[in-house]
Amino acid sequence: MTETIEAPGSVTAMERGSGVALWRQIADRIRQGIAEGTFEEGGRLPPEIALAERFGVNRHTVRGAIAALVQEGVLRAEQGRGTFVQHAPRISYALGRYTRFSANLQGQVRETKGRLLASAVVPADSRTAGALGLDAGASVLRLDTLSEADGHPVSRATSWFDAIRFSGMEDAYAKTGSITAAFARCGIDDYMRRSTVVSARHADATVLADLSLSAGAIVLVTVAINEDPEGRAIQFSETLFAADRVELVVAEGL
Amino acid sequence: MTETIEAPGSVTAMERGSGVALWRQIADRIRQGIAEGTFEEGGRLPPEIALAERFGVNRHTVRGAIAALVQEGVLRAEQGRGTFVQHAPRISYALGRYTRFSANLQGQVRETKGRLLASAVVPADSRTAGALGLDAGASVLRLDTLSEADGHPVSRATSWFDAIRFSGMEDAYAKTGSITAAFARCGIDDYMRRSTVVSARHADATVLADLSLSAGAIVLVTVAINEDPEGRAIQFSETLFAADRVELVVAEGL
DNA sequence: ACGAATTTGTGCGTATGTATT
DNA sequence: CAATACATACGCACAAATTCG
Repeated sequence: MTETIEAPGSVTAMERGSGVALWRQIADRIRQGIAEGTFEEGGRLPPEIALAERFGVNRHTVRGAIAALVQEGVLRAEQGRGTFVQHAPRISYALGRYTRFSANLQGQVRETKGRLLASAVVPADSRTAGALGLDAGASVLRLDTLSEADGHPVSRATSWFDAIRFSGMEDAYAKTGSITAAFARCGIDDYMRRSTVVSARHADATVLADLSLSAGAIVLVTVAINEDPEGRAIQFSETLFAADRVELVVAEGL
Repeated sequence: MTETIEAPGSVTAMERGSGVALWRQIADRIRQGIAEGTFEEGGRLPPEIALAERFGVNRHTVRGAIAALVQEGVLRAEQGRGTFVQHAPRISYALGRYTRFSANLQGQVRETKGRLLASAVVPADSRTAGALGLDAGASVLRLDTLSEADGHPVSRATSWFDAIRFSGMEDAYAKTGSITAAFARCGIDDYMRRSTVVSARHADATVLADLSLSAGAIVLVTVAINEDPEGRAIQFSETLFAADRVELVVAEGL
């Protein structure tokens, strides 16, 4: 039963004809290697020939992967010197009873910004109505928002609110760039997280563009309900985080 | 500022020459459509020609996507009748202070099973040593395990334990298929979750094989520390969940 | 029972993208 | 940069199974 375990830097064959180009698979593995510490943050990547041998592909293919990662800002190539891993640590986003975007990133980034992408009053679908405790088909205000940290997009959220109770939300958010501040203008001075469900999937074309990601990128998805101090649901939201830039920390206490 | 919002079934152009094959992008969107309710669970998918038109591709390309999803068990195609969405709800896995695999899936699946893939005693790397409160290079027992629900693989975990304190763990786990039971045999009757960090990435070739996933599949990753009632770290683990089959629920209470 | 319409399954020729040498 | 091999995507045509009037 006790077998050998693969060495950390082991050679795993790339899959051809899998629908994902080899250069992209290799780009993913290099990105992953940086996240896991196989390739040192801020350090130099092994030379292209060594990487080609390790991944079992041609040097041209490795160059394609590196070019894509340079484009993304993950790597920086210097002629004659080598290819270097850009320093860009993952942001930790805490999930708990008290979850607020700006407060969450305090100390990790210099400044945060929220931007309103779109808003509309629409009839609630069954999922939204159920979450907010409204009748199916009731009018809800939908806000599409983008959150940035130090100028880099971090997450894209779609939130739904009772259109009657929170009629001024879209303007309040557009002015302040903060859900917490917008709630305050609607008379909600405090709120808590009732539930959070986490999943992951590939980003679709719209999200890729909004979050400045390249095709095939992954988003962490949180579906959450916020409630006021009286326990009434006030916000239902689906937030998409760029999985390359964010990790979610489950906060037990609070 | 208040703009129009895309209709739910809107046509978003697929990206050609992005390193990800069109059929795979479309497979992802169909899978996502099922998750979001655009395509009814248990219902019939629109005919291939309609899907081809909606996604702006050839019918062959749609067929490639459908073939991949049939292979995964997401769809079922019948000549002359149509293509149907297989009923396979996502498993909810709760993350909280009291997190145990079998108890977690109670009521959602009929039976759970744990299998030991490999074990080895290795020197601790800095991350593992830090998590377990050991000196760097101390001997740790590493277990690679696979957890199944109703015969389908759900997660693949790598766990590290103090090799001295938990010398019998590998046999205990191999016999019982349960970390909780294996701990009990080592004199640990109770334990709690100290911390959990969630991220997501593409599965590598080894994990694809272990979890019976197809290339390009996503895994939800939890990195966690368990501690005994005295607050000493006893287990450091990295668990990879098949993102298509599992969602993580953040449990506030408990 | 029959044929028309619908839907999935299959074949082939061509153009382009990807990867190696 | 060129030559080569394979994967991907398209367009057209037709076969096979099912449904329905």
